[in-house]
Amino acid sequence: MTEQARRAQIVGAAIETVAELGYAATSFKQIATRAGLSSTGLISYHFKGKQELVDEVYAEVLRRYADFVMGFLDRSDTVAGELRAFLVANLRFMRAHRSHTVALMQVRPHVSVRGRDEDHRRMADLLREGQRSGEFREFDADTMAIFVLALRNGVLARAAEDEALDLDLCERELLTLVERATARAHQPPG
Amino acid sequence: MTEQARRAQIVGAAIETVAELGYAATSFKQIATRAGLSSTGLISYHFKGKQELVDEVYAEVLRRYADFVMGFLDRSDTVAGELRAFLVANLRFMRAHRSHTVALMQVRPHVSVRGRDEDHRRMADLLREGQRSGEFREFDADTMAIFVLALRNGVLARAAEDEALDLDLCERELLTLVERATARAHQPPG
Amino acid sequence: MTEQARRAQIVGAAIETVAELGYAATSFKQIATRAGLSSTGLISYHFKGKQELVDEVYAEVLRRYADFVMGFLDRSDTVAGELRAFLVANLRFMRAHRSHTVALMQVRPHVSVRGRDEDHRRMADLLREGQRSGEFREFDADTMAIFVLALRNGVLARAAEDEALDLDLCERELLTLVERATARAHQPPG
Amino acid sequence: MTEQARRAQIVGAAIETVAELGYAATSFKQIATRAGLSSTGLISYHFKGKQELVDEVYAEVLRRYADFVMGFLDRSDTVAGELRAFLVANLRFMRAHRSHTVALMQVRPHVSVRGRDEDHRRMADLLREGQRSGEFREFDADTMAIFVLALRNGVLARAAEDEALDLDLCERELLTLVERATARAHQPPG
DNA sequence: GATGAATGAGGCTTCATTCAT
DNA sequence: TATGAATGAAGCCTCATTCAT
Repeated sequence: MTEQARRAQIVGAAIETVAELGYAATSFKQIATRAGLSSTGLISYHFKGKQELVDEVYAEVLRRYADFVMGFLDRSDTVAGELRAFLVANLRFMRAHRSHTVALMQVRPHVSVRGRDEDHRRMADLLREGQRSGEFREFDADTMAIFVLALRNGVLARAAEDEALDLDLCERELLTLVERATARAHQPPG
Repeated sequence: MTEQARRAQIVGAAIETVAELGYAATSFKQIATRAGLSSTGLISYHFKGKQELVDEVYAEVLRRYADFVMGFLDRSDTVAGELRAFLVANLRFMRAHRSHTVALMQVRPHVSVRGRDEDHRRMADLLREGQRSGEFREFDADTMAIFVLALRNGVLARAAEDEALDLDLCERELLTLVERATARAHQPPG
Repeated sequence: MTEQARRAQIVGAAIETVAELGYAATSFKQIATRAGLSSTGLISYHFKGKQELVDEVYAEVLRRYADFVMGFLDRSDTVAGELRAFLVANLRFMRAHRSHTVALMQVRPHVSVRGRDEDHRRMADLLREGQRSGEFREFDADTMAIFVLALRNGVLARAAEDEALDLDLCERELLTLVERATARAHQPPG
Repeated sequence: MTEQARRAQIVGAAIETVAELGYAATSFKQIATRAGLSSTGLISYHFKGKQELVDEVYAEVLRRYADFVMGFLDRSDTVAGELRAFLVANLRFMRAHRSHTVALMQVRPHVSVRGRDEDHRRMADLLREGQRSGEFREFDADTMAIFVLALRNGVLARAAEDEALDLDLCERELLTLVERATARAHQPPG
């Protein structure tokens, strides 16, 4: 088995484990079991330490997430449309890759990698672009980025806890909210 | 030293420790050291187990938080005002009791006590009241409650990570956002 | 409260505790609770150490046991009769003072006091007396003493485990057995 | 070193330790020291918990015991002969495997495995068979089984305490006693 | 004498990591 | 590479005992 394949397999098992048991209960033994490995030693062999594995898990989930979201963004030509697409994509990702999403939320606080702020920077840039284009009203883009991501995170966290949450409803309400929050003038429906 | 005082001291040390090192790195030994205790046995003597201490930490922070927020809510007579006061109070609490807030966010996922959803229920009720009174537009109150609390949590989380965050700016922007999100008709400024 | 009364109270609580929870689960805290004491310190104050308490428990149960058995022995004028009375007394003691008996069996292995062999010596002496008087056949009295006490202990142990054991049946069968084991010639019934 | 070998080694060390120090003083540290292990963690590595080790110790001793006793039972064709063989085997086992016997008596009260009563059931069955075959007199077989096993246990316990006990003498006397206790009619010697 | 908090040793267990094979 | 036993640190918890009040 190739090095890369092994790492991927281990990372995959780690994601499953974290999603299922939560970060605290995720030990090398659990991961090894789920990966069908006969020894935790193999994990240490392929990863310098637990931290590297955790970071890799985070990166892998983020990669999948980015791929998924990307597919939604391409189709819109306005900034507001892109923002809507981003939000929709996030909620759809939750449905399509529940365990990845759950793992993401569990693992995030334990990630060492700097670059967690990249999300924020990109969002702030997008918002600024919308302001330049005249679609968005005046607001502090960095602050609004915090808000938008907070909404995303909060909904995902809630969905992670409550499997019965109506994500369609959430999506509609969220789009309405964000539009009201950002639009230059409020558009009365119809 | 009286039992109650000791418990309070230990809870205090635990809060400090969690705020400083994060939940994962918070061991009885760390807490004992910070509290000036001679052994971890003393913690077990005063608390039935780690879970009881964790729950107590959560309860204590929540108590302080509730007291603090209460002081802000009394003065408003409209529901919208109460909602604003709630948000303001939360951000001010972060400033006044930073370590408590950080500890709260760290500890929340590990609390056993049921009643974590109470926050959500109360917020949803408040929002419904605003709808009945005509102050708020039509929206799904439960979903909007998720949004409002997500915003609150997201801002606090951000503030916990980034000590330099401008909370005044956040406050202003947040109030604006929430008003736009909930108001029956958008009020153009001025 | 007088010193002696306190000690007696603690010993009594210890007996209850051991009978109820078994030796391994008997801690000072359990004993203190059962005695209505508010501190385990009081136990350490009245007893030099756990060993002294254990020994005292053993001695106390033995004292009661001896008193009880004594009442049965007086009435017989033959050695065989005394032996029978001893056995009957033991089984009756089990019924009358179940928890004391159970405590006795639990505590015996942990007693430091030498004098556990006294039982054996007395039994051997009794048996020798029966041999001298011509009631008993020839056998090694020390070995037979082991047997008789083993039978006694085994029945008590069984009764301790199985509350439904028919002690009347046991008594009849035991007397028959011991008579056959010791009698000079087997007496056909009737 | 193979898993099975390590487990066997640990069980062996545990048997030694229990035989030497008694159950109460048998800690993982003691066992590890005696087994030449570098840490108690290794014991937990090979056994799920203390209970599993205790049960394994019990099972191992019982296995050896059963093997040993088996060799004695085959040769007899009468039930009385089988009963005698059983008793002889038990006493010989004590001599041949002293520490195992002592460990057995120490560990028995702490074993979780159900099947401790199997001994009793088998003995009662054997006795009933002897009654059906006409070798044994009328008695309650369950009660007599208690007696026979009590005698066995009592002698072993005594032998465990007193290394100087004359087991040959015990054997002869025990056989005589049991024969008198069970035989249809007392056979006068010679 | 009595209280109850404090002590500190010791117990079992989990875990990431190392290492010989 | 892979295995899986071994390591050793660290964690939580229990307990008898001590001590100031």
